[in-house]
Amino acid sequence: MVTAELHDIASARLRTTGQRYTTRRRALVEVLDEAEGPLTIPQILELDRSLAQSSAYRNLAVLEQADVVHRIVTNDDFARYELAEDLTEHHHHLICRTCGSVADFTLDPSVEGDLDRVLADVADAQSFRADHHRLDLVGTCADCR
Amino acid sequence: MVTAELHDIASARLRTTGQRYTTRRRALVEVLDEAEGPLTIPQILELDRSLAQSSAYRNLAVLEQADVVHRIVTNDDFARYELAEDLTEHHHHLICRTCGSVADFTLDPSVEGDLDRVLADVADAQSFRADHHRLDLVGTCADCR
DNA sequence: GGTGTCAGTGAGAACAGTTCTCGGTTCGTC
DNA sequence: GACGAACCGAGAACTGTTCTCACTGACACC
Repeated sequence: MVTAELHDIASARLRTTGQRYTTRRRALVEVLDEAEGPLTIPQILELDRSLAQSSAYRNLAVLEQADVVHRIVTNDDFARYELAEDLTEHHHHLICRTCGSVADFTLDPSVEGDLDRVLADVADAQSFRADHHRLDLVGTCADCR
Repeated sequence: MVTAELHDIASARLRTTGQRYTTRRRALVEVLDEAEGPLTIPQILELDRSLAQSSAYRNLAVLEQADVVHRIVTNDDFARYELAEDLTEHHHHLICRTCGSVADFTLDPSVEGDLDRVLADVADAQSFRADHHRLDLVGTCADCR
């Protein structure tokens, strides 16, 4: 997705919840768009020194509510943020138990399709309304081995 | 698994890390064994009124280090604890975005096998040493629909 | 059975990531 | 330009979790 289109979509989603797409919010979306994987608040503040911590938290919460960004919690101390899946592509995470880093990976569409079908059955059986699935691989990253 | 065997294994694992299987720790394992799914600290304290909060946190950390219990973090405020997978059976979670509850479900072994193979390939390709996978279904539980 | 040792315990203090508050600023509209 | 609403940054407040510390209890040795 080109960046301009990304901003258009973000702007539109915020407007539907009665909020503006301000400079700060745009900056957050850009930082997340350029990142390799989900970022922690300290990482985000590092990448955009002009951003106040409280604003980062507040605006990420607003962006999450508008389904522009997605929040991930791991066993690490910090929560991590990434762009919503429909703004990037469906992907999963390699989570390092040693350093807490999170990297993205994707699966073959046919595997994803099979998985979706199986999970839909499970949800039906339990009267659970499934929104999305989440598949993580937990272990040790190349840097920590 | 019968409860006696469970306690034997828990006891053995703690001993290998130089720690005892005390009354408190035994009580925690029993509470988790009897639960339907992962429990939060408040839920655990509710189920065992004689347990101090600090002891619950400390002992769950000890039990986690000995691979007897497993800690799960969701977007909910509280962390959740469950018995280690090899003491129960490999399973996944239905996570409710509304109330934060977590329920268990299992997949057909053949599906699990396929998934494991695909994930092993992914890990290899990224020089990631995979420990285990985690598959959650996020949505709305029957109670919250 | 006494005793020393040391892991375990509970109450509460401390910590830290996150959220809230508040006075000031910016933006869109008239 | 005037107004109101949304937004902003700095710092206080909140809250789940971890740490501290004085005390207890279980085991080993005599």
